[in-house]
Amino acid sequence: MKIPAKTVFYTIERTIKTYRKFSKQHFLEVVDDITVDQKLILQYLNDHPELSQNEIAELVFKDNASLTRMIDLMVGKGFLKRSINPDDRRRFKIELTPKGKEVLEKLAPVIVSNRKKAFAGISQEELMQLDATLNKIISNLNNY
Amino acid sequence: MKIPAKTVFYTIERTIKTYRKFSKQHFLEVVDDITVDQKLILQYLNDHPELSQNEIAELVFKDNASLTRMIDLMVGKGFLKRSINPDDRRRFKIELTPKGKEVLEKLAPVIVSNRKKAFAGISQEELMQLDATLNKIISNLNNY
DNA sequence: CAAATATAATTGATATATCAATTAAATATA
DNA sequence: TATATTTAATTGATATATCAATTATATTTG
Repeated sequence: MKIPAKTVFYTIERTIKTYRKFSKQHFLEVVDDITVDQKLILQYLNDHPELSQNEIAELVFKDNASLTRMIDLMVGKGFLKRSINPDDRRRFKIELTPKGKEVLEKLAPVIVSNRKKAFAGISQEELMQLDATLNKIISNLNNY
Repeated sequence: MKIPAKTVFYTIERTIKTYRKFSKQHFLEVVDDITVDQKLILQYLNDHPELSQNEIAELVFKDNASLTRMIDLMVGKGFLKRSINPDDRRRFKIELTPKGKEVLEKLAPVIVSNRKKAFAGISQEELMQLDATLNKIISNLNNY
């Protein structure tokens, strides 16, 4: 069964799926029970502790409802701690637990290695060109 | 909240999400109750009626289990007809209903228009370069 | 041919995606 | 200040994602 792809969107989709699968496999070699998106959420919260759930949702391209449930799970797994923010009682203060920080530490070298492998033999210029073309597409779509 | 993206994978993900959202909106202007993936499945089955569910799953980057359920739904909505294949009773024969074909006909011009808008101002060479770079990444990841 | 193996699809369990409706708190406005 | 509006998060319903186990049929092998 060989059916040619008709559009570059097929390739884009395939790239993301392949990278996610690849990442997940290598994540699981060093940490149990983590997903690519959970790692992303941990990273954002670690770097920017003031982020609200809605803001994180936007950063990881998900719905607020999904974020609520994912963070519930991550609290349940002991990666995060959710507490009331006295400055604005609508939004929570979400912090990494020591276990959450440990996960990030264990994954850090894996991330570096994953990217290195993904971009092997591709020059910085080529990557910038890739990024530029994709941003043109995004911009085109947002202007309608 | 402005947080710089750290990797091109963020941009790739954003491109796909943006295009899917864009497509969905325009699909719904001409057909009720259709998703981007359902459209893809209809198209593949229309062009290659001999495809098995597993083969379609691979083409649309989904799990066999998901395909089973999606096709159930699409049969329920009257887009597809599933019948036993006497040549191999394990796999089904899946055909588009007249309603399914009508959906594709209504969507055809929308697809063309969507792609045209997405790629506005981007040369054929640039798109080929995009495709080539992405394929390098895929190939890198598959060689580990 | 009979038994073992492989293949296609389904099912169950749990997580995530999506949309609409709801709740609670904060902010704006009459 | 009281009311209206906005914002952040949750919940419910349904669809999809993922993995493991299962079922039915085909194919291979002894």
